[in-house]
Formats: sequence, C-alpha cells, structure tokens
Amino acid sequence: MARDAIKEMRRVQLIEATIDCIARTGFSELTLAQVAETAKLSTGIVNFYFKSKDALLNATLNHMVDEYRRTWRTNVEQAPPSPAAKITALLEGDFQRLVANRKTVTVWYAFWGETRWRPDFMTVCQQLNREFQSVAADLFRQLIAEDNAPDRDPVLIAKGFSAMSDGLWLDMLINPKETDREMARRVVRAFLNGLFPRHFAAALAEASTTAA
Amino acid sequence: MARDAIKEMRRVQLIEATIDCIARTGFSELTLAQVAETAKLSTGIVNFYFKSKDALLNATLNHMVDEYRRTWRTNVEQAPPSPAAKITALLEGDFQRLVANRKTVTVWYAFWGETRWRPDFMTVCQQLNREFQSVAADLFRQLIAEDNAPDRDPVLIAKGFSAMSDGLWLDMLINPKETDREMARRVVRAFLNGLFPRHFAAALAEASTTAA
Amino acid sequence: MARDAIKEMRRVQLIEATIDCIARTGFSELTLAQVAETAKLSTGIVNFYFKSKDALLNATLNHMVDEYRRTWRTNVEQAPPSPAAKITALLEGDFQRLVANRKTVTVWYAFWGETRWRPDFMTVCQQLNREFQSVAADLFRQLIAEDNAPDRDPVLIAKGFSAMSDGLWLDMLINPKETDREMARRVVRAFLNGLFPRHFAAALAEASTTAA
Amino acid sequence: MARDAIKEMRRVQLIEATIDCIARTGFSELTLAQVAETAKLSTGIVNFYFKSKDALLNATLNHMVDEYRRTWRTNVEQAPPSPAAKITALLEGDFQRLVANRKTVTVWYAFWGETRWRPDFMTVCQQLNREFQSVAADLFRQLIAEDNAPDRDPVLIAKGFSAMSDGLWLDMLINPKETDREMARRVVRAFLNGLFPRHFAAALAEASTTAA
DNA sequence: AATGAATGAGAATTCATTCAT
DNA sequence: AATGAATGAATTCTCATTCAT
Repeated sequence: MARDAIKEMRRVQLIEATIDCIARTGFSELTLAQVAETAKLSTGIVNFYFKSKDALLNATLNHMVDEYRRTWRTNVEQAPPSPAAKITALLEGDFQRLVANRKTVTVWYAFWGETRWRPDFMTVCQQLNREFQSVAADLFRQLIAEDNAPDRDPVLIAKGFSAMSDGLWLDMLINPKETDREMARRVVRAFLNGLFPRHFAAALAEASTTAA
Repeated sequence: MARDAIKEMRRVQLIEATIDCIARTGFSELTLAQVAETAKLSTGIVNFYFKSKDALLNATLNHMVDEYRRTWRTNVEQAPPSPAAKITALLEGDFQRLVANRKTVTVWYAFWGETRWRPDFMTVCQQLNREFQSVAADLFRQLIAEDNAPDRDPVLIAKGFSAMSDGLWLDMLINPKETDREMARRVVRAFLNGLFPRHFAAALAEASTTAA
Repeated sequence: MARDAIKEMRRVQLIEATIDCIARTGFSELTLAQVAETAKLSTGIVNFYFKSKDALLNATLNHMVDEYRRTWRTNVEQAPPSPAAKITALLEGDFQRLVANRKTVTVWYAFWGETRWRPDFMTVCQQLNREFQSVAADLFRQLIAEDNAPDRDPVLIAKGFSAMSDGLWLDMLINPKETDREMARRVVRAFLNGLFPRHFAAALAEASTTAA
Repeated sequence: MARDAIKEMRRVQLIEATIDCIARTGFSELTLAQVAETAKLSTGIVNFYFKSKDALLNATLNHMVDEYRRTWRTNVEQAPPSPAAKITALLEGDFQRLVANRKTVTVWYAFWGETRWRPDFMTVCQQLNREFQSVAADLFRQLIAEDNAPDRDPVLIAKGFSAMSDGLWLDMLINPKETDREMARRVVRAFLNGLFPRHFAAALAEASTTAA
C-alpha cells in the first residue's frame, strides 16, 4: 500500500479512536494514552500523526462536521424535488440512527461545550450552522411562496427548525427515556405541520411509515 | 454572624468564582487554584468547603439550576393568567438579559458537554427539563383546549418549545453576530404565532414593546 | 520561621541540589526528578518554586555568579593596598579550594557549554567578565604607571590574565593529573613575574608560602 | 565508488551535519532527527552509520580534534625554523578565521561542557592538550635557552600560553563585541612580547602585517 | 477558619532506536 | 543502502489534595 494511504488511514484510525474515547469518558478526561490504546497503537503515536492534542481535537471535529454535512446534503439531494420533501429529508436526516445515536450526540455536545474557548471549533461550527440554515431558509422560502403567505419569515423559521434539532438532541442526551429519535421526529413534525399544514400533512404521514 | 451563615456565604462565593472561571477558560481548563484566586482566597480553600472538585462542580450546577428555575417560575407566576401570556413569559424569560447572556449560556453548554459522564449532572438537568416541559405542556394544553383543536399534542409542542430555546442558545454561542437575544425571541414568536395565531398575535405584539 | 525565609531557603536548597546534579551527571542529563530527589523533596517541587526548568537553571547560574563575584571582590578589598598585592589576591582567589575545585569548575564549564543558546546566560556571564576585567585592568594600569612603561596595555593584560584562569580551569578539568590548583597558580605567577618582575617576585614568593 | 568510500563519505556528511546542529541549537537540544534532516537523509540514518547517538558524538569530537591538530601541526611545520616564528605560528593558528570562528568555538565549548561525564571525550581532549603543550613547551625551552634565562620554566609558560587561547575563545563567545580575533591575538602577543621581548618584537610585528 | 507549602500521580510531549520494506 | 513509520521509555509540567501552622 502506498505510504500516503497508510498515513491517511492511521489519521482516520486515530480520529475514530478519539471519538470513541470522548464518547466513553468525556472531553475533560480524554487522554492521548487512552486514544492510542483504543487505536491499538503505541503511546507516542498521536504526537507523531498530529502536532498536538489540540490538533487531534480539531481534526476530530472537522471529521464529524464533514460527515454530518455530507449526510444532510446527500439527503436533500436525493429527496423528491418539492421543498416540503426536502425539508422532511433534513428532519429525518437529523434523527436517523446514523446521526442521532447516543454516541454521536454525546460527542457533539462534548465539542459544543468546549467551542467557546477554541477559535478553530467556533469557525467550523459557525460555518456548518450557516450552511444548514441557509439551505433550510431557501426551502422554507419556496414553501412560503407557494402558500402565498408573505408575512412568514423563512430565515426565522429555518433558525428555529435548526435549533429545535440541536435542542432535541440535548433532550435525547439528558432524558433518553422520554425523548428518543421517534419522539424527536414527532416534535418537529408537529411544528412543521402546524405552520404548513397543506404541505406536511401528506409528506409527514408518508415519511412516518418509512422512517427507520 | 452565625457560623453556618459564614459557611454558606463562602460556598456561594466559591460557586460564583467557579462560574466566572468556567466562563473565562472553560471546563477542561478549570483549576481549583484559579477558582481560589478568583475568590481571593487561598489555594486549599475549595477542598475545605467542598469535599472535592467534583463536589464543587455539582454544587455549581445546582446553583445555576436553582437560579434558572426560580427565574422562570417567578416569571410564570407574575404573568397575567392567560396561558398565552404565561407562555410568552417563559419565552421572554429564556431570552432576558439575565439568563441568555454570553457568560451564562457559555457555562450552561460547558455543563451540558460534561453531563453525559456525570450522573449527578444528569439527574439535576433531567429534573429541570421535566419541570419546565411539564409546566409548558400544561399551558399549551389549555391553549389547545381554548382553540378546540384536539389533534394538537401539547407535550410535543412543549418539548419543541423547550428544545428551541436550548438550540437558540447554541446559535447565540456559535454565531453571536447573526443570533442575538432579540433574533432568538423573534424565532420563537414566529413558531408560536404560526401555531396559535389567535393567541399570540396580540400577546407577542404587546411583549415586543415591553421586552428588555 | 517566617514563610518568606522558608521560601528563600527552599530556593537555595534546590539551587544547590541543581549544582550537585550538574556536577554529578552533566547538563544534558539533568532532570528535575533528580534535582528533587537530591534535595530530598517531592517531584513537583521545582515547578512550584521555579516557573520552569529554564528558570531554575538561570537562578542557578546567577547563584554561582554571585558567589564567585562576592569572593573575588572580597579578596581584592581585603588584600594590602598595593596593586600587585591585589592582583595576587585575584589570582589566588581564582585557584583557592573554594573556587577552583573539581565540582565547581565542572559546573562552570557545563554552563559555558550552554551559554551560546541562552541569552540569559550570555548576559550574566558577559557582565561578570566585564567587571572582573575592568577591575583587573585598573590594577594593571597602576602597576604600569609605577613601572613607567607606557607601551604596556593594561586592558590587553587584564584580558589575558582573566582568560588564563578560565583556560587553566579547563586544563584542571581535562587533565587533572598534570594540572592542579598549585600548578595553575605557578603558571599565572610565571607570566606575572615575567611581565612585572619588580612587583611580583616578592609578592608571589610571599603568597606561595601562605596559599591554601 | 567502493562501498567503504561511500560509507566514509556518509559518516563525514553526518558528522558535519552534527557540528552544524550543535552550533545552531546546542548540545542539550541536539536530536538525531535534526541531524538527519540537516544531512538531507532519513530519520533512521544515524543509527545505521553509527551504533548510537553517543557514538556519533564521539566521532564528531574526534573529527574536530583531528582537524584542529592537523591545522596547528601544519602551521608549525611550515613556519620558519626559529622557535619564535613557530610559536607565533601556533598563536596565529589559534586565531585564524578557520579555527576561531563563532561556530567552531561554540562547538568546542559545547563539547568541553560535556567532557567531564564522557570518558571518551576526556581521553581525546587530554591527548590533544598534551600534544599541544608538549610542542609549545619544546619551543619555549629553545627560546629560554637562547635567552640564557634558566629560571623560566618552559612547561609553565606553555601551559599558560595554551590556556590563554582557550580562555580567549570563551571571551570571544561571551563577549564578541569586545573580543574578536584580532583583539585576542593582541592579548597573546602582549604576553609573549613581555616575556620574550628580544624574540617577539620583530616576529609579531611581521605577523601582524600578514595575518588574516 | 484559613493558609499555602508540599506532595505525587498523571498528563502531553519528545526522541533514540528498531525494523519491515 | 536507505527509508521513515512505529515504539515506548523518559521528561517536564500540572494540579487536586493534604496538612502543619
């Protein structure tokens, strides 16, 4: 195998070990020794592949961001062309098993808890939020145009839609017995359906029969 | 002054120093030396008033939870009797300066980032969320009854309402230029107004003229 | 005992342990653990009393410089008033047991070996050399005036006089069997006597009977 | 090219890289990775051509010693036959640009700083000093014989002559603004001229017009 | 009640050395 | 002959905790 490919493989291996370790013991307890052991490599390995612990954490967050972004972009692209269908795809994507599982949500909140003091985290999270909200706002704008309801502000609705996902993830984290993926989906649907009854009554009914 | 009163005073002094320190440097950088210095006391003081660093953190979270709970309970009690007015009070409370300032939101997210691995954090956050959602659900239930719209689920709406606040706080944290307190309020109002136009059109208009 | 006095005592204790350790194992093998153990204190102690290893090394060099400076200044002051007597005092001082012992000379060369890359070392060594050479040059200037030999340059002679001590210390280090304190003294005397026969024939003869 | 020749070439390449690295960052900061990079070779290369880091350092010191020895021996041989001329050649040699430049002197002091704890360094430095002093003593012995001044001890004078060079190198290192090559030469000349005025007045005048 | 010196376990990081390719 | 990925021991530094005063 090419050396460069090995190097990239090791980096991913270490990043995934880092995610596992954060999920297992949290951000403030994370040690490089633990990461190395999880990756079944030697103590010094992290500082060989990453300049420092901080660099590893940045790489890890970027990895998560890339994965999340890829997921919802793909979901939107593959959804039927109607804005309601695409919004539903965003919603379903945020609560599909691959994204909204206990481990992943745990790690997202661990990163968000640290974001305030890490400019690199800030930048990348900000960028991600903006993209998501921008795409969502475009879709809501189309919806509103179809409804001929110009007093609705698509930007506000996109922000709320996006925030609700993040807040529901926290609920899933803190109160897993009362808030699971399906409950979270139903919450968002309740709001979408309340705001745009013409569009989501059907789309959501349909989704609820096929969702994982 | 009674011994116990002095003791309680010191504890509060240290808890507030802890909050300041978390806000300033974050959870994973927090040291007891820093807390002691911020409180203008000596190195060993924390272990004198609290069994351990963990105990201090638990006490700090409890302090924040108590304060937040007291705030919104008072807000609801003092609001006019109509459910819409009380829901508006909840909303305005979540984004009043005292609650949704940069420092406080920062510290909340720092705690949430650690909650997963600290059973004591879990318990107290869970309890808080349940209370808030329960009160909100009761209010939405009344609203729905007035509207005679039994297909609306007050629990789902309460969960979404609560989650949206938490998510908007994250937005304020990550993207302060695009999301400030007023923007966040407008987002929530957009949803409430969309769902319950009869109730909030007036209440919200009124609120928006008096809000801080 | 006053806290400040204890603190100062500990600092000196650690500095002396550092000197012992450098003498025992050298500069590049020096570890803080070793210093702590030598001082019979715990591992973390050095970083408690000194900001860093570098800070400890700076303090240690300053300690050696202060001690050396104090020694020769005292020697010069207490010597009889004639310049020849005072120069003899400088010479004897540089090779008295307290100064030119194997341990001390070893440590001086260890520091000089590192000086080039440590600006703080540079500054303090430079300052010491200048002072010594300046005092020596003044004395030689008086001697030359007495001899009425204006073609002699006191600055050059002071530089050579000073350099010879340093070089002889190296000889004592590298070739202890052939160059001991007494041999070193005799070398310098040979030069002084050769340059200023009127002054040193007596002074040196006298010194050689009383020297330690 | 023969295998052995390549091998020897690589060894020299690494030794020279080592000298560069010591000059650049010092003994205690020296790493084999740095040496390899400077030599534009791969990480593991040093342990391939030398048994260990220590072996490389020994080889490097030997290299410097050989070069220095070759230089002064050649200088003495090529000087005119008179002892004064040959002593002048030794002196000029010690402060010619090739020998007494900042880089080389730096590295010499780096080695001397470590010599005490490295028996191999000791042996080789001792041997070099003895040779130099022995040759110098022979020359001074001839000079003294010519002067018919049997109270002068050629061994002492040789030791002082040799020591003065080493000490002046230190001065050049620590105080480069006040002590450069020319200043150092003048210092030694002042002593030689003082001790042996008949011999050096002319020789030194001559030298000072031709020296680099 | 409070101090702050001292401890020592544990962390990130460095780097000589090895060895498969 | 040479590479450079990987190792793991060793080092500096941090910091919660203790305890004599």
